Amino acid sequence: MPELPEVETIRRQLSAELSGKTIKNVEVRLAKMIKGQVFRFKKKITGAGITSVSRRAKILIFSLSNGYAILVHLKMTGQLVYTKQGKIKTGGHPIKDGHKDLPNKFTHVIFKLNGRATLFFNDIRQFGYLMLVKAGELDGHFSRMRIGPEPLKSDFTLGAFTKLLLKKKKSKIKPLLMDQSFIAGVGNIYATEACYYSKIRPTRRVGSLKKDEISKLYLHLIKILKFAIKKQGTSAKNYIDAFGEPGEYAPLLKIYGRQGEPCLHCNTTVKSLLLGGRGTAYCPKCQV
DNA sequence: TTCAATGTTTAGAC
DNA sequence: GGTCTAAACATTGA
Repeated sequence: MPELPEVETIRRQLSAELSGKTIKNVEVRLAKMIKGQVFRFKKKITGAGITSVSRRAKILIFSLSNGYAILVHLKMTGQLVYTKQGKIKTGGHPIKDGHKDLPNKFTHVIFKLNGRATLFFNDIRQFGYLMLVKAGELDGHFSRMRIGPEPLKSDFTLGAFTKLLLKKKKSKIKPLLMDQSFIAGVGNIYATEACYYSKIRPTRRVGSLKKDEISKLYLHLIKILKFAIKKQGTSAKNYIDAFGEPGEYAPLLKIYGRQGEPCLHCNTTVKSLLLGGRGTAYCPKCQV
């Protein structure tokens, strides 16, 4: 479900709660959600402390005190729910009433932590996974996965972006933005939005992009990602005990999911097409 | 009933 | 090797 801004939002919220906690017990209710052997997964993390929560692309990394790390990928419909004596924090796919009566039928893994805290890993479509990796092997793991650069790191400059694009001249720009080996963390929502802001037709070949179009794309992509994090993502935020609010970026989407509605800039009816199997909304007049 | 859904991987075609 | 498409994973909700 979540893209970079949503995963980053979850990371920030969970980091404050999980850092310093000890994993007392792990219950795996659906073995296929664990990549690798379940007994090893349970054995290695039971009793370990969580030292920090970080992120690479759309993957969360729980670093443990014993030299291991747990990778968490929520894919389309994964959800993490943290509870501690009535206090609830959820992050991930919004599931109707999914936070009530936990564990529920979508709860696949349960971490019991000290201080009467619990972390639930829920996933409707069961696409997500948890995986145990040695801390020292994280870099190797990510490079084997061929994950591209982090768009919000300072070394991801316009020059670096341009250089990467030059290697992919024949690709269509929007599917390329979503290609995790090209840039890490950008999914369908923000790739669609970035093309709209940059006035670029999602089907454009990279080789046809002019210099100023590339810099527009670069600037808008980064701006959108940062702003979405500030707004706690499109759906990640969910303090259901307090307010029950969704992510605050959802109402700010300019083009994603608006097919059939008027373009906010020129009133032309927003169209959509299928690119790489994903629905892609665009304005036929604004996006050339 | 049919379709699409915030993700990724794989197989096959050109 | 590059690039594209469809299909697969499983479930919900419009």
